[in-house]
Amino acid sequence: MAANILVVDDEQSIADLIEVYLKNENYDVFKFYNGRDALQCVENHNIDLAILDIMLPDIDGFSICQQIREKYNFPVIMLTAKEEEIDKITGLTLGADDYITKPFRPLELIARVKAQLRRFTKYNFLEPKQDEHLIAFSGLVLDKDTHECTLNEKNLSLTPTEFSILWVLCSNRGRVVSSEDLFHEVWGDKYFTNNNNTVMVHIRHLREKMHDSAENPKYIKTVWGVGYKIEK
Amino acid sequence: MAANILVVDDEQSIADLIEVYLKNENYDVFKFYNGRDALQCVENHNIDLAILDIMLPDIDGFSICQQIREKYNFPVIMLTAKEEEIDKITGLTLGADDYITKPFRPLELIARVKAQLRRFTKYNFLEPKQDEHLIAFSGLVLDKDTHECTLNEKNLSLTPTEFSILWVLCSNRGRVVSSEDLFHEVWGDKYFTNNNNTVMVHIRHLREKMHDSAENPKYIKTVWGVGYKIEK
DNA sequence: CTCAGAATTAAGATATTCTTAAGAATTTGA
DNA sequence: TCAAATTCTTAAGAATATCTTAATTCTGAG
Repeated sequence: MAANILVVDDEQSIADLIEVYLKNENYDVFKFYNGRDALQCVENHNIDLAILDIMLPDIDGFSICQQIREKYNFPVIMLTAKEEEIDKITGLTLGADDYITKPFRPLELIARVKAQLRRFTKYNFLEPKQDEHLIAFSGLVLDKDTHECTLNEKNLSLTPTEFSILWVLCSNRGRVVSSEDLFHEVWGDKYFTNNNNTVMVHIRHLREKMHDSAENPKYIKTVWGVGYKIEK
Repeated sequence: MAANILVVDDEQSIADLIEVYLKNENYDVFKFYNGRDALQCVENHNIDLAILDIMLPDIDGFSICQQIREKYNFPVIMLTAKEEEIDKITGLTLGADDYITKPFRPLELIARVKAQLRRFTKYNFLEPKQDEHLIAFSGLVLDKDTHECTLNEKNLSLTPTEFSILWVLCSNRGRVVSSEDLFHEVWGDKYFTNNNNTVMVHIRHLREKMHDSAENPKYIKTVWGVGYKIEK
């Protein structure tokens, strides 16, 4: 999943650094050292996410953010120096979706970028419907209240993690969910690691309890190179 | 699900910031820069949740929280500066349902607001009908008037706390109640700590008096990683 | 045929719950 | 009011369920 990311920082070394990290993750990077050029770029390219330093020579990141917000709808992450007054940071990040304090850890930057992109794309993720407590289709019933899952009236006695995974898969029925996305949905965005082997093992357990198999799946289907999916 | 949210912070930029985020999620925001106006607002509007800065020019957030608690029953989230000593924070947020340290991440703020609203509406749901004084099913009878509990005509002579716990479990029969929710239902929202060991020990005593066991429960069933439940 | 992605397996690590008991807090009754 | 009885809370270790890791085998796409 490629994405166009705008990076604006007057400190060239930092902008370059960020560019390296992002390109390493196969993102397309549009890098600028001042606000004016950046704003022009936004006009001419389909930007999916912006990372803005607050301190810039011409227009500050705060203003850029506001101008972006007037016309566009992609997530904005602000870069702030750690020394800044807490209250000042809070004020300056007005309108942004997230902020990162310098110095930042590369993995954290990437994680936050991914989290924001995830938020703005795909899936029903952030809770399908507000008060959806029950998912039921073709013999499978998931009940969030009782935390029970039954298949053809038989209780599968899932563990909490298993239940969560199946819930995400079911609430995105017909759609492929990557193991990475599954991981972040179930474990949260706090982890920078992306251990899809863990997900895999849980999928295995799920299939076992559902008397399902990998080679001839009745429920959880493997989509090679993409993720897992439950048919609609 | 719209909700009326009270926001109080003397720093206008921060209050405005919070307002933006909340309105973006379709909440109705009642914003004030001092405590006096805020308290008056509470009198005149059906507030569903309050976000209070601790430092305020006239009345501090801590006091506002206490005054709210005396007459109303909606969740309160406190805003604190990060530098504050942990112990001080714990003290100052006493009586609040949650707290957020500045600077906060927009997603986190929204997540916490949603969590509290969810929790609260769930509680209202948990609380059965106001004039329900008796619960009786399969040999078990709970009488709120006499505070007596009999199992197959035999009085179990429960302590007040034990009775409360069993009452909550019974009035939510078929649903898993987390130990955290149980704690707040029985002990009230005033405690910040959430010692589920206390709940656990009482559950143990309950099971003992009911001649029930953990490994093969007839009444109170443990749902791993989730909570306790009495079958419907 | 080759190889990266996926599945399987089992054991080691972690987390949650249970049990027990002691001491603190509260209530009761003289 | 004070002492005794009851009830509540805390703590620590044991038992058990769950999760993660790692090593190996298997499979499907090109």
